[in-house]
Amino acid sequence: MSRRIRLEDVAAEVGLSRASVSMVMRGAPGPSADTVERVLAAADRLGYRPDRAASALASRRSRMIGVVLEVRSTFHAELAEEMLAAADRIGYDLLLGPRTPHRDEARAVESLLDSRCEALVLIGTEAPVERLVALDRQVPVVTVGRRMPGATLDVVRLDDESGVSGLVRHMVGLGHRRIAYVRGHDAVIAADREAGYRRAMSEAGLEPHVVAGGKDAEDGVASARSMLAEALPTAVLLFNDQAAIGFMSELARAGVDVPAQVSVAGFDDSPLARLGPVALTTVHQDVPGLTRHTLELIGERLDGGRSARREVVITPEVVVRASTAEVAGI
Amino acid sequence: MSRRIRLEDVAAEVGLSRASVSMVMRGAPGPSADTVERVLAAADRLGYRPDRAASALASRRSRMIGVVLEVRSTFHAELAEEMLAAADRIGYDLLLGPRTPHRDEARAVESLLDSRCEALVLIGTEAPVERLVALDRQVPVVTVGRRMPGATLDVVRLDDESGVSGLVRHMVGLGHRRIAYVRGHDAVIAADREAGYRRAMSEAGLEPHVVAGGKDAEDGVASARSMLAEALPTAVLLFNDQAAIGFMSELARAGVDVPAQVSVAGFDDSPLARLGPVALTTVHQDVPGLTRHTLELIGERLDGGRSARREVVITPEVVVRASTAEVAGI
DNA sequence: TTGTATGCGTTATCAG
DNA sequence: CTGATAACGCATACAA
Repeated sequence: MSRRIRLEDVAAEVGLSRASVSMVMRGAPGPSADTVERVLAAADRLGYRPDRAASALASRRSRMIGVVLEVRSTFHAELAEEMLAAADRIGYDLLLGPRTPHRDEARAVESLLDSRCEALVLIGTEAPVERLVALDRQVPVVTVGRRMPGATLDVVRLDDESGVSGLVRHMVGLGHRRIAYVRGHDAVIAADREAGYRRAMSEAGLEPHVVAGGKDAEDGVASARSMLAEALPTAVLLFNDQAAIGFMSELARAGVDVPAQVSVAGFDDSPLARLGPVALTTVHQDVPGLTRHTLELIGERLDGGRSARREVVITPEVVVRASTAEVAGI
Repeated sequence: MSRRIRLEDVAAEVGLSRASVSMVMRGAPGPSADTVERVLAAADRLGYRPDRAASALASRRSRMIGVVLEVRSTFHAELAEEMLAAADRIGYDLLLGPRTPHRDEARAVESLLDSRCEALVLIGTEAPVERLVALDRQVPVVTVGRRMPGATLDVVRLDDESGVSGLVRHMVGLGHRRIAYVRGHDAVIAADREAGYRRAMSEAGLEPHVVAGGKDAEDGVASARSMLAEALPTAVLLFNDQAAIGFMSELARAGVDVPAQVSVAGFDDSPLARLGPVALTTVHQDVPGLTRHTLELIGERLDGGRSARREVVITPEVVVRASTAEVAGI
């Protein structure tokens, strides 16, 4: 384990002071073109890489943005990937703060803060709003994917309500009248999506039928079982794609054909939606759009001097695939 | 944005020196029980959190382990989650270094090193062996999931070859004789799995039939298309679950029944395998086992003074599910 | 058991 | 345009 190359080593190599080399390394104005070239060459030759800890300490800036996510979620992962590139473009680095069943959101946030992140992106946060507002006083916070009722926070999200409404209208357009909704348990998102369902059903003059569910494939399986035990509607909307996939697989096992007998739709347009034997009709999450707006908000707060909070709402699109069809026997 | 609480603030609060507070904070022996209590109370009251950058700089230790992974992969994500907990137990923190199509492995490694990671875990690395050996001279490296032919490196992996052999034997036991293998394009893993296939086929006195494929669902779809255009074997093994899922979904679209007409198997036992309408027979990746061994190796290198390199090979188990059945019409 | 002094690798201010 | 030099927040050997 050889010692790390320091600024001083590079300075010695080119016969300059550490200060000059430092300026060159971070592209500060000052050094002559000739100096820049020599320093860069020497740094490259020696394999010098600036020490982030030292740099952060001295500059009081880490140039890092913390992202709290659920690594398990492919949707979160997609967002993180996209944000990685976007952050790079505005000269920041991303620090991932994974949230798991054994490591709650608060812990992830603490860890990110310990690492001196200058701003925080919370994907699909489940923390109470007051806590987030408090956090936002320490460091700029942007929440992604969830409405923040009555809070002054930066938010980037899909219009969940209109997404599900669109799904209902799609079903109605196919002639369905018995359309059920299997809700998630999340406080806000689930409520919004359910509201979209209820609104669209009422607009179509139909009776809503909401049942409890969840966000995982297993939840979808369970929902299917209980629905099979009772009467099956002609169309079922589920909280998200995961649940919808589980739901469909259980129907398949029971010999119920999708979409011939039952039309099914999810939400998220996760990679899973395209994958199965029956491609899922769903609501598209605009990952590049969410990402772009998120990093714009952060850029404005960090480098643009904005202080007022903003909310960006993206109107989502329904993606029609093979899991929905005209209602049978009408 | 209020100023951060420093060690000094806590020291002032309790009327002690920074040194004493520092000892208390990191649980160093020395301070009296009474002092510890007072300091901890004050730190808590003020909301003090040690600054990692400063701490790393001063102690020349970051207590961080870098993990290079593909965030998109649910298997990698599962490993990362598990490692997070395991690292915590031995007093380390994990730093995730995502590898994406726009951010190659070398870049992820550099970033992790810039953050002073003391050891690196490379999940499913695709880097050339020589590069890894060179890297291992800078910092302890453990590669997960891939054999490192002829290299002195710490490796934790499944016995891919025997995994696929087991799958073949399972198929043979079900009466299959025309068993095809759709390989991946990875240099080492794909070769190992293919070797396992060839060995088991030869042991069963069967003629091997290997076709090109890939690791994504789309690759599986493509494989299915080309196989449907030609003659379909009675059993098909695919490089991994993703490919197998894509393969099965394309078969379903073409009206081919799995497992009645064709038996299909994957590799990885990813969450996907259990999900679809037809649960996939596959080879189980022992995530807790891989994790435990990985962190053991790291602990030994970092705190145990081990210098010789070790390889840990886990014998994987075949998980039989619904996608394989006795060969039809025999 | 507690305090003092020094250093960690950078950045940034201010002379030259 | 370049070079000293003082922070940055904390850890640690050593002294008290």
